[in-house]
Amino acid sequence: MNRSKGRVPKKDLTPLADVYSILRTHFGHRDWWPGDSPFEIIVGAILTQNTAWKNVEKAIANLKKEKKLSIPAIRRIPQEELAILIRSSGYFNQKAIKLKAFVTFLDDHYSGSLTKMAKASIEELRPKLLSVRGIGPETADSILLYALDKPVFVIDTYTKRLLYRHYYFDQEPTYEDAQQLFESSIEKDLGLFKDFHGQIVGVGHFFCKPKPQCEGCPLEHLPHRSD
DNA sequence: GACCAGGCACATC
DNA sequence: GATGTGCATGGT
Repeated sequence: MNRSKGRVPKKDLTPLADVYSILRTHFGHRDWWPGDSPFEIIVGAILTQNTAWKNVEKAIANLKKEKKLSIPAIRRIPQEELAILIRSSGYFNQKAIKLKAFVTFLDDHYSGSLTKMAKASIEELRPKLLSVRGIGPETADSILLYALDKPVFVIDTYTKRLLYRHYYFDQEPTYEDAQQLFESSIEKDLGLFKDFHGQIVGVGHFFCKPKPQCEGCPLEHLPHRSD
């Protein structure tokens, strides 16, 4: 039984694996989310929430400069002081709370060790992450995939727009419906999951608001809506 | 000056 | 379960 709403049962849609091939051929492998450490990736995942990556880079550079980009440093630093350092990433008071909440979670469940955390299964980790203040589905899955090397497909705004614009759904899908579609239709492979999401975000500006800019998009020749 | 960017929590109906 | 609102900087 297909419970997902808005799923278009068309047979002539380009398989998602082929969409990946088109992007991969056009752009080559994208070194997506190349943080210097798993913790840096986690910090980035939280700071980039509804925020342009450019602003996040400045915040991360700030943290590095002040030697605060580590688990012990975030554990120790007062929230107010942390907020000032990450100011450029927007929502800085909220995000300071979130960063400290993650470290508290790590301390409580995995003795403050990402290595220990990484040994746990997706089934254990995902619900736990979702219970942490400030970690929703996209942030949780970004942490699982890019920081902990767990094969879950990350969905973001651009991914939902792509699925809608190219008729995989007749309205923008929910997170779960979009994830379900990807995970059931492409090979479950860590490298593929990482690069495919990177490719999608890489062409995200073609799906930008208020209306899509299709000129030059490698997916231009696929059937697509114009709204 | 308005609008948007690699979301999420919380309130309300 | 769907919809609305606050959170906030920086680029176009």
